[in-house]
Amino acid sequence: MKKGDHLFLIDGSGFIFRAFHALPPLTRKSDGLPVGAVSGFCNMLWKLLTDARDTSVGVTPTHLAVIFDYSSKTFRKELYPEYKANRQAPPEELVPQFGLIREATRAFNLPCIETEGFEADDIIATYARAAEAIGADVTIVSSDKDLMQLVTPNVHMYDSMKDKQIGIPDVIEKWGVPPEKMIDLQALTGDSTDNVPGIPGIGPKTAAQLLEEFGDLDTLLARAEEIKQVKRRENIVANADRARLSRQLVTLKTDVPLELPLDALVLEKQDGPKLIGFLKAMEFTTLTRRVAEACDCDAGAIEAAVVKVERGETAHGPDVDKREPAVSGEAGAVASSSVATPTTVAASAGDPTPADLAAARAAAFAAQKIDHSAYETIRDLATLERWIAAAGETGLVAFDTETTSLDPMQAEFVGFSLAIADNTRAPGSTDIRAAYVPLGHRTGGEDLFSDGLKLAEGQIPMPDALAALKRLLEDPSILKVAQNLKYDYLLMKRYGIVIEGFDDTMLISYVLDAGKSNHGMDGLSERWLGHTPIAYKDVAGSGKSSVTFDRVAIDKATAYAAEDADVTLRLWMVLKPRLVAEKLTRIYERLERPLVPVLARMEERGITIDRQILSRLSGELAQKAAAFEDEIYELAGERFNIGSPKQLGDILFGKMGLPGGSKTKTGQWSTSAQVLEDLAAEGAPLPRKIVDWRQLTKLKSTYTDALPGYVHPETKRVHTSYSLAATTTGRLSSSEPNLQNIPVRTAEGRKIRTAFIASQGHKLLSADYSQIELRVLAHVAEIPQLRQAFADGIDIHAMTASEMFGVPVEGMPSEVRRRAKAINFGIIYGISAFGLANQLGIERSEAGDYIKKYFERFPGIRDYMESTKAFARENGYVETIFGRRAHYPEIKSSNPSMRAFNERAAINAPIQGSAADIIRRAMIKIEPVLAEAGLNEKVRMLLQVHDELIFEVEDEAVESAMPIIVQTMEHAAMPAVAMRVPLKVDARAAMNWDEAH
DNA sequence: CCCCAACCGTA
DNA sequence: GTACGGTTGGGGG
Repeated sequence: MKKGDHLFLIDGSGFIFRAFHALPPLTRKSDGLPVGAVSGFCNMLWKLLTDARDTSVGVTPTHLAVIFDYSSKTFRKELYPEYKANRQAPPEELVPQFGLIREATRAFNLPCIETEGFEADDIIATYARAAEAIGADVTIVSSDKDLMQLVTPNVHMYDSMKDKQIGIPDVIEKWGVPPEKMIDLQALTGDSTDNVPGIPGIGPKTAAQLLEEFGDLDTLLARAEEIKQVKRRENIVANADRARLSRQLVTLKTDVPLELPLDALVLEKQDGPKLIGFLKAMEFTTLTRRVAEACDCDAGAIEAAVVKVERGETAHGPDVDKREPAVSGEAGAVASSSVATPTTVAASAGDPTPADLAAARAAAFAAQKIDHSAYETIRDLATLERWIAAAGETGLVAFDTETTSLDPMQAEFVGFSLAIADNTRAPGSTDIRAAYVPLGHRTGGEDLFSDGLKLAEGQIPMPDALAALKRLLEDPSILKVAQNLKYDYLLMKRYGIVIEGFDDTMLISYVLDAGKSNHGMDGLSERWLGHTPIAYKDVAGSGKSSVTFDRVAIDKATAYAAEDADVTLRLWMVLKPRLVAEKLTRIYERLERPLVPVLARMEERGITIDRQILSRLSGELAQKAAAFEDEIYELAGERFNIGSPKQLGDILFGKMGLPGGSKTKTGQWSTSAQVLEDLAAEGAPLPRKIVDWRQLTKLKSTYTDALPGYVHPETKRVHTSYSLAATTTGRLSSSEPNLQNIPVRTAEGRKIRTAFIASQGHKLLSADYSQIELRVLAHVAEIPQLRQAFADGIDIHAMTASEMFGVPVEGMPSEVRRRAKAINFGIIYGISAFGLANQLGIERSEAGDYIKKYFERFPGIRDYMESTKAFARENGYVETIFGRRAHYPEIKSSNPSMRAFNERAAINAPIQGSAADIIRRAMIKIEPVLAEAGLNEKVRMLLQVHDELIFEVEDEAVESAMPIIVQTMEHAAMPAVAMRVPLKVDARAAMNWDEAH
């Protein structure tokens, strides 16, 4: 084990206890053996492992052990014979399961540790401290308060049932004292379940208060006479020895002789067949199926293992070897080999690797021509039913909708296309059939005197088609493949259909190739199929002469629409196997695909804006801008278009002869805010007014005037559109309108936020991550000072300034802190002396000195930057802490500035991208969590702004929802990644976005 | 009508 | 110094 490794220590006894009580008590195998706790234990372990494994960065466990109590005869019993004396014997049906659970642990290929004379907690403590001493991080999987004394910046706990991480702040929040004082607190309060005596009449609240006042137990006992409350004082004085004894009992030993050294705990690959053998013997069919799917094993071909039970009994599998049911869901016949998760089981020599299969698939489709002539038009229900039945047989269908608008909130459904892989041919066949189903095409109306448009002949009635489609789209066992499925999802939702069981070729491409290209269908088709699809404008026209799709002739529509489904299916065939080959299935399935319905719902909900407020603001802005215009013309001596940088440049630097600063790349004088600010500082009156005028007109045109135009005619709300696949780093983007750049920095701009309001009886609740990117940096670069500062909740910029300039945090001049803050941001952006100098308005040499100083104080940051660049050069991409990739194909460019740019972007991407992944996880988790709390009707997530989520919450639910949202966001990285730094979320609720933020 | 450059709003 | 999207002006077709 080495620095940076991550050890997971699972409190096996705690797991058993929780598994046993969480499940119906009398789960028995067919031969009567009780296995409920074994089942619960296996499920919990599997969940933890599949959630935590397989990201390629070293932040998930590198080492793992499951630790059990050996017996109750421990040193504590000798110290205090009454210890755990009131413990009841374990329930009868649990007894035979202890041994099975140890067997289960071995079947999972995990070390199973117990030591005579010591409790599991002592072993955990010993391992935790030993690992910490090496510089590794530790996550203790347990929620037992007895273990909380072990929490440090490097040691966390994780409650896998509640999916909650426990760090220093959580301990303080729960018990009122930091982890290192937990021992004293427990010594005072005692513990009834373990029969630790403590001091009578003192509970956690009083204990925390006393420790706060006196510092620690010894001081408290020494100065007990000072306590004012008579009864309390007497109790403490009389029971001082009991407290001291209790302290001995609750103090975990950190020097237990270790059977296995830390290095022996290294996390091994799963042995699929071995685990399945055990699970079959236990008759856990669901888990057997899951494991078989994950490791791509044929469970039917694996014999149930013979498992020895304590007391000489033998348990074995059922006599009849029932074959596992065929795997349903996305494992369509066409590609059953391509959809398994990439866990485990190495291919034997000679077998094609997943990469070979993916390459072969790509080659097969690139070589095949697309034939339009075979596309069908489906005009009757019986034919449509036959196609749907065929889709049911193959379990796979590509699907595309045609509508009257690019906006899924406004679009009317006009028709849909399907493509099916013909699996009656040999496996690996590239034969595809595709068809278009016109539903809402209209004709007529060219004649001015006719009475408008009529539905074209030969179309299935919309209600019949929707009913048939609903059966197809809502059946999770038939995998629907679409390009940009969020569009179709939202459209279909508006027609009462909730798509379940889907893949999105755009998102698959994004996960595979972010940064390499964009992920539109036409581009993907060119790249992977060597085929140029029919252009939309060739079907519907463009510009003034364009028509909506319902006016397109059905035969033309068939060629276009059926081709889209055809191409989509082919792209899926090519791209999906690459996910397995490149070990990105997990990213796709956990971070990408589940977000589609979440975002669709957010877009569908929209947010209310108060048009009156905007209109009033617009008037004010117009007036103020007009006043500026008069003054500007006066100063310039003529009227001109202030909004034209070209004309403005001529006035300022030509006519008025001000000293021109920089030029833009087209040779024009730059009139950027920076240049104008500099001129203003020199004393020229005009530039300042231009800056102010620009601010006002920007606010007016981009926000107060534009936003009302986005209010939906029916919902009366504004529905933005999120793109999942627009950025290289994993961030979302928002457009039409962009609600991720609503002003906040200036007082004038913030007024716009007051127009974003909650509906009647609701509040807007804004929850935002505090300093998430710096926290991610502290995590990935493992910077001790940063980690400590975040663990202690210290002002991070002040800490940086203090480290760099030797100025104490107390009474620090704001300018010093401001510089440190700029440096911190610079680091995240892949710092350059040029950029930092620009930002701070200082000489480049001075900025260079700052950077040098910074790297001296935080050498880990330089190491991180260098190793990230090296990784990017080596691989052409970088990764977030969850394993999402961002590609930088130009990183080796011979152009130095291009290369430097790519290096900075590559340094930034893991930080920005990891933060983006964390909030994605929070968004995916939040709805189920709220539903569990019974709040899903009362709390609606509306917006995401990179590190902020905005909800609309019923008034009476605000109080209960807020902590749930905060918790979920703060622990969103878990269990995939155990952050070495706590995440902090601030939340506020108010009538409008300005006050809530 | 389309595209690009400049500018500026956000994290 | 990172990542975006929208508006305007202005040039070209």
